[in-house]
Amino acid sequence: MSISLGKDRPREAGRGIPGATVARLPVYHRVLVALSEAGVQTVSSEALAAKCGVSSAKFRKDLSYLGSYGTRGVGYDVSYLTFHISRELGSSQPWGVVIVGVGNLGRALISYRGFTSRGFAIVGLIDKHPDVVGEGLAVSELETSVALKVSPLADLEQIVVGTKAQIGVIATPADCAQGVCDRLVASGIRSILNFAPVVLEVPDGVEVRKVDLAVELQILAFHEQRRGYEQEAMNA
Amino acid sequence: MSISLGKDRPREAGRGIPGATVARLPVYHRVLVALSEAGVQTVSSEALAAKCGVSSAKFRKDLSYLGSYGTRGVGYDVSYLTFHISRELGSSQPWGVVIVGVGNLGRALISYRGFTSRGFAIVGLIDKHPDVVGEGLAVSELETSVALKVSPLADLEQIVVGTKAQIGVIATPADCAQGVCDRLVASGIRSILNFAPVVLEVPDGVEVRKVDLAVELQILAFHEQRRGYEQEAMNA
DNA sequence: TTATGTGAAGTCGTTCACAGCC
DNA sequence: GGCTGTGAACGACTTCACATAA
Repeated sequence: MSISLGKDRPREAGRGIPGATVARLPVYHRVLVALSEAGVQTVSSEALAAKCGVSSAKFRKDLSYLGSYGTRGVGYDVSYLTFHISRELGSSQPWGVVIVGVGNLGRALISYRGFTSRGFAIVGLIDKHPDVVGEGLAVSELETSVALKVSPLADLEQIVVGTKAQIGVIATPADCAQGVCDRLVASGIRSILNFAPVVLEVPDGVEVRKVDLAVELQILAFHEQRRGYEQEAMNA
Repeated sequence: MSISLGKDRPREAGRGIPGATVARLPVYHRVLVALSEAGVQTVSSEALAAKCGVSSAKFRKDLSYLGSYGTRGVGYDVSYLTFHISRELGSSQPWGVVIVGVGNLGRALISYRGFTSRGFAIVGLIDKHPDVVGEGLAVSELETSVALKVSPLADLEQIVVGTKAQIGVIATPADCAQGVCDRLVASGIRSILNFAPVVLEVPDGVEVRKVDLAVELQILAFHEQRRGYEQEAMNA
C-alpha cells in the first residue's frame, strides 16, 4: 500500500520478505551471536546453516531477501551479518513488553534471560489476584536487574500508555484472555503474544501470535501414533 | 542413522495428511469440545471455521484428508466429528510425558489444566538441583490429582523406561538441553518438545518440536517495526 | 435450497543447479 | 578452487468454484 523511499532504513525491508524467512531470522541471529562470543569471525553458509538446522540453500535464499552481505569464495563476516539481521528484526531499538498474568508461565517469561539482549524490556506486570498484586519481581535490564511491582488489572490501560509498551503478552487463563486482549488493543497495543488456549478476535492491523503448549504435544502425539502403525505394519 | 524401509518416500497411499493440516487439528478439536460443552449438536463449516480463525474452505479441505464426516446441506455432528479428529490425533490413548526441568516453565506445564483431557499424563518430573529434587507436585489425573515427586537427573533413564513415557519435554536452561536430549533419545524417546533456545541435534526418526519464547517476540517486533515505517511514509 | 467434498487454479515456499565473483 | 547469490524447477499449501448429495 505504501511506497517508502529515501532515508536510511533497513534495505527493502518489509515488502517482499516471506513470513517463513522472518520466522527463521531470529534463529540465525541467535546462532551468530553465539559464534561471535566463541570468537569466530567468518563462517560459511554451509556451517552456519547446519548449526541452525536448515539447508544451506535455504539459508542463502533467506539472506538474499535482506541483501548481499557475504563474500563469494569466503563466507560471511559474523559481526557484519549479525548487525544486518539485527537491524532487520528491529532489535536495535528496545521494545517495551507488558505481561498480563503473573502465574507460573508469567514468571517463567520474567525470569527468561536473554530478553534484554534481544532488544526487549519488560516494562509492566499485571495480574488480577490481590495476593499477587504489589509483589516485587526481579526483571533483568541491560547490566543490572530492577524490581518491578505487579499492578492490578484495573490499571492495564494506564500502564500500557504510561510505559509506551508496544507488545502485550497474555499469560492468563483462557477465560480472561479475550477481555484482556480487547483492553490491550483499546490501549494501543498492536502486537500480541497469546499463551491462552483460545482463538482471539482482533481488529485488522493487530497481529496475534499464539503458543499453545497442549497443541504442540498433540502434534507430537500424532506423529508418534503414526510411527506406531508403521512399526506394526513391519511386524506383520 | 535411518532405518530404510523396503520402499521409498511415498508412504502409504491415502494416509498422507499434510503437516499444516495436522497442526490445525488440535485447534478444531478444542473448539469442538467447547461447542459440545455449550450444548451445540450440529455446526456448519462456516461457523466452526470462524471460531477456529481459518477460512471455511481450508477447514473443509483439512477434514477431507480424514474422511467425510459431514452431511451435505446440514453440517457436522459435533460429537461425531470430535471423535474422529480425536482418533486421528491419537488422544484416545493416553500418552506418557516426562518433564525435565522443574523451574517456572516446568511448573507452568505441570499446572496446565487440560493436558489430561487431551490425552496426556505427566508421568515423570526430573530436575538437576538438589533443593528441587524430592519435592512433591500436584499433577492432575482424570478426576483427581496425584502428587508426583521430582527425581534427580541421574534417574532419567530409569524413569523413562519405568514409566514407558513416549514424549519428553525439555524445560531446562540452554546449556543442559542437548545433554538431556541425548539421554532421552538413548532411553527410547522419539518425540521431544524443546523450550530451550538451542537447535537440538537428534538422529533420524526422532521428532523435535521447539517453542522459543524470545523468537516469537522477535517475529512480532519485525512486523511492529514495519508498521512504524509505513506510518512514517504516510506522514511524509 | 443448503452446505459439504473436491478437482483445478493459484500462491507461497523449498530445492536445484549454476553463473558470478573472490 | 570455493562459496555466494539467484533464476528456474519443483513441491506444498491455499483458495476458488462447482458438482454432489441431503
